[in-house]
Amino acid sequence: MITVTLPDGSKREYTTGTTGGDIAYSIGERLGKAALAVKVNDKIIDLNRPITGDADVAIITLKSDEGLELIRHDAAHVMAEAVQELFPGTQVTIGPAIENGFYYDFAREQPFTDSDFEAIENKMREIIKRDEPFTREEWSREDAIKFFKDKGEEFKVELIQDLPKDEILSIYKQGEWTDLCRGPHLPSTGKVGTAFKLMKVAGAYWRGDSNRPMLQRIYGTVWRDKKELDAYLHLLEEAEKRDHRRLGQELELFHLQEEAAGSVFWHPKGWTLYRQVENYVRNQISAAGYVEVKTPQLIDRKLWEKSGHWDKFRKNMFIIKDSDNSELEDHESTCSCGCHGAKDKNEDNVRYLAVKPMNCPAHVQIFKQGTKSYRDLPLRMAEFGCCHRNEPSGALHGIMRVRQMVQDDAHIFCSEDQIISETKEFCALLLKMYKDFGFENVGVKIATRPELRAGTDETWDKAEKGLIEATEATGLSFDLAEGEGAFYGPKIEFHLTDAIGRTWQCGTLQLDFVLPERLDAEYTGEDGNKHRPVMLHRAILGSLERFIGILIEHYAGAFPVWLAPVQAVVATITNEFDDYGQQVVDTLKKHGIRVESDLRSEKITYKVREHSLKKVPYILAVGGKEKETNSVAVRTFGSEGQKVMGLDEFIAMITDQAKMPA
RNA sequence: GCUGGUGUAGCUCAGUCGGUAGAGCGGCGCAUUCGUAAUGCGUAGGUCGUAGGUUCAAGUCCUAUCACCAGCACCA
Repeated sequence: MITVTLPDGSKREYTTGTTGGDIAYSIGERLGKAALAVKVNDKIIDLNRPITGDADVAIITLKSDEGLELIRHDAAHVMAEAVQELFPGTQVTIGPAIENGFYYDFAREQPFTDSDFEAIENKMREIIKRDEPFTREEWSREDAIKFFKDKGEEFKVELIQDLPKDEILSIYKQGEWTDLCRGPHLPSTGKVGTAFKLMKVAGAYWRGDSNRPMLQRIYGTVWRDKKELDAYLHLLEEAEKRDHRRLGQELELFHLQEEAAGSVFWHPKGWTLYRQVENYVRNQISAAGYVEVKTPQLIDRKLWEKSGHWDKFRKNMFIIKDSDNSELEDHESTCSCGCHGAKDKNEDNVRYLAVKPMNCPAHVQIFKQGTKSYRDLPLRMAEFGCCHRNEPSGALHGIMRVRQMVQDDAHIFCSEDQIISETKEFCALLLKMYKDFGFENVGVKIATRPELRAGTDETWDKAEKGLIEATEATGLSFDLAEGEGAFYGPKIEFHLTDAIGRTWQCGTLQLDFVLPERLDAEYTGEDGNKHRPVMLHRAILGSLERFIGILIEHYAGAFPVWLAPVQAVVATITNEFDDYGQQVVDTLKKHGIRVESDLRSEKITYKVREHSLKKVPYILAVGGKEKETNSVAVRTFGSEGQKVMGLDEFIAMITDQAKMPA
């Protein structure tokens, strides 16, 4: 006999080898039917596997997230079977459950297109209707390799070969269809249900490695029932309306165009927003003891070689050959060879300049001017640094991933024993500022040493340890991102989420023992000896472009008054009151309010609709009544109706709301 | 960079079998002067991303290229 402890703490006795399914039915008929799998001592296993000892047992049903994840995983298997039935010769690889659904990666010569989705979905429904039981078998390595080799499943063979020697190979069958899988699985395909939809097909590298073959990944979404599925699809539609690229155009914030791919054309309204954000940051960091600098765009190759960028980052840098243009013109005007190329008289003397991709080496140059003492530390040097990086074409994305960006960058030069206090202060400042922008949920990761890196392992040991300790000291919880650090040091990453749930790294703090060494920065310590400062590279917003992109999606374009490019529009009821309307506009302008007038001979309903669509915080309608009493009829964005208030009263209210957070 | 898709008026999009390029919104003009999410009428906008090719004829078919979209890889 074994003793089973249920989640409510009650204990029951069963014969040894009883299954999760048996337990579910022994508790109740309905639970038995609803059971999908069973959690035994925190490990989820199939319902029909025997339980051989005393254990904590929980029956997994669709009510739990774990149950939902199970049907998503099984939907992937069902899709794989469907695809192989419909498209013989397609090889299967891996297919996990993910947030909102699943994907499965296939190898097939011909591409899948969305027009294949209907057929695949229908076949999936057929398989689900067949309600094939999932059965688990344990095979020997040799048998498994032979089986998949015979089937021509090279990718599966590779997976098996790479599994640890002592790992038990579990094979799952759903009807006739066989797959290598760790499990667990549902009792049968019928449990997957019908609330699923194939979403998109895209390429994905085998094992995430760009040197290996590209597979075809089909994504699907799966929910408990049709209602949940519809709700999710509706959510996606709504999210589309928040897309910063769409709002950027609708609200006349910025545009992008082919001739400057990856660089933003900021329009007056967008630039107003940008400047608000920039000035806010400037105020905040100034209060936090930073000094602001500005450094060159073009810097000689020599400095980048010293810093290590030339070695480790060159593929992302825009590099310019510094030739004498007058010579070039002379050559072009006199020569008939048509070469029109820069022919340098002496190739040995050619200089190369790089447009800066980062500000750090330049900041070290400022640090190195004159001598520094321990009394100067920590020296917090900030710059709204305009950086260019030649990002791969496929990486560009609206204003979130661009080739020209402005970082709210700073480098804190400090001593080793200041790392923890500086990190703590930085994290506090970052969280405060994010909160002012309305972000409460921030994902935190610590990224450790990458393969391509500068500095010794000892240095990295020290840096990683220091950063983790400092972050722990701030009380933030974080995930580790192994191998994702910068080439000069490990980093803390702060991630924000866009409208459709993609996360973007914004803030960062990177601990660097390498650059001060390479660029020979030093200060005189209390002991009178020379010491290396530590550099903390840090950004709060990350890049203004990306952050503003996120900000647009976060507020769906309806900015709080302090950020709104246009804070109020004065709209006259009829042209008879244009004089008064203009007077109101002038008064508001005098009070520093960003206000526009709408004196067109349109109906007030038309004007209200238009400015509402532009998400202007306040629409002030003025007509006869308002003129008589020196008031305005205020319509607040997001609410119906209006409130008549004295102009002074309105000014007091909006001025208060327009204040930048302190 | 890779895989797939898309590119037609300022915007959103239609354009069948290859046969003289269309709608709605917006713009402009005129009328209207109106009290909280679209007033009416009229009118002007296009080298169909770019470059080649096939064809009597190309928005439509083919090739190349650029940009964008989704995902992957890379990254703030």
